[in-house]
Amino acid sequence: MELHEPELREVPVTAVLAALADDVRLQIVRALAEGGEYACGTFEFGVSKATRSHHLKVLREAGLTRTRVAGTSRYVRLRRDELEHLYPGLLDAVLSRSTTPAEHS
Amino acid sequence: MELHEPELREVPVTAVLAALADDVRLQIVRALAEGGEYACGTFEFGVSKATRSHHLKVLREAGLTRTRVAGTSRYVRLRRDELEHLYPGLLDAVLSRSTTPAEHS
DNA sequence: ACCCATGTTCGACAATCGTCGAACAAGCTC
DNA sequence: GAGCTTGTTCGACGATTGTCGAACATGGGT
Repeated sequence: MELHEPELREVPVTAVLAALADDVRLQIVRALAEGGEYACGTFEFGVSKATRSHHLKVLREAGLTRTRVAGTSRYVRLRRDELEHLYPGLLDAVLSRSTTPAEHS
Repeated sequence: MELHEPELREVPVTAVLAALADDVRLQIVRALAEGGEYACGTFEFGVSKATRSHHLKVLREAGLTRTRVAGTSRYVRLRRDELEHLYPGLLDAVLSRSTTPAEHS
């Protein structure tokens, strides 16, 4: 199985931003940001597994996640260091605010 | 003329990111980041004025820009302070890298 | 008043996107 | 091997998006 995982630096800025500009994917990133690896099935955010698979693909191909294959499972983790190196502050800035708006400050 | 300019804090994160996830709009933001006001017509990035108007509307409704009407012209500026306050580091992170990828580091 | 300049709005169009169910692939367990 | 689990891929669909030309609105300038 070919896992397409480009270097983050080779991904256009707009593709990185587009990958983050989706509620489901942001929830995934938010979960991944806790650290560690998660099996794909971990992410139950009210979408079918086809859709989940699609979103994980988008994140992976945007250079945001790394995927390790183990048996029938795949373990996903955030490429935090590279992200922080190329886009310092971006992840924190994005995750600092809740997905739904309208709270104080 | 009603100018719809929401508070940045009331705009969903995904809408802010989506607004930035476009080449033309990123070029506009990049230009605006130099500081000061620019008439809409300033932004000649190979699109028609209808398209330009559309992009400026997206940026404005994402809470990223402020528009001042003066005669037949409109002057646009970046809401840098609010952006920095709510998403510290985001603008710099996004603008630090060129729109097209693939340069060293 | 007429024209010109600056922008917006209105369809229309092709392309992309998010979503799903169904089918498929691959590995584990009994 | 049969069956289950995990996850991907394949159409298909409706919705959204970026783009344009054309029409419109508005405010100068002469």
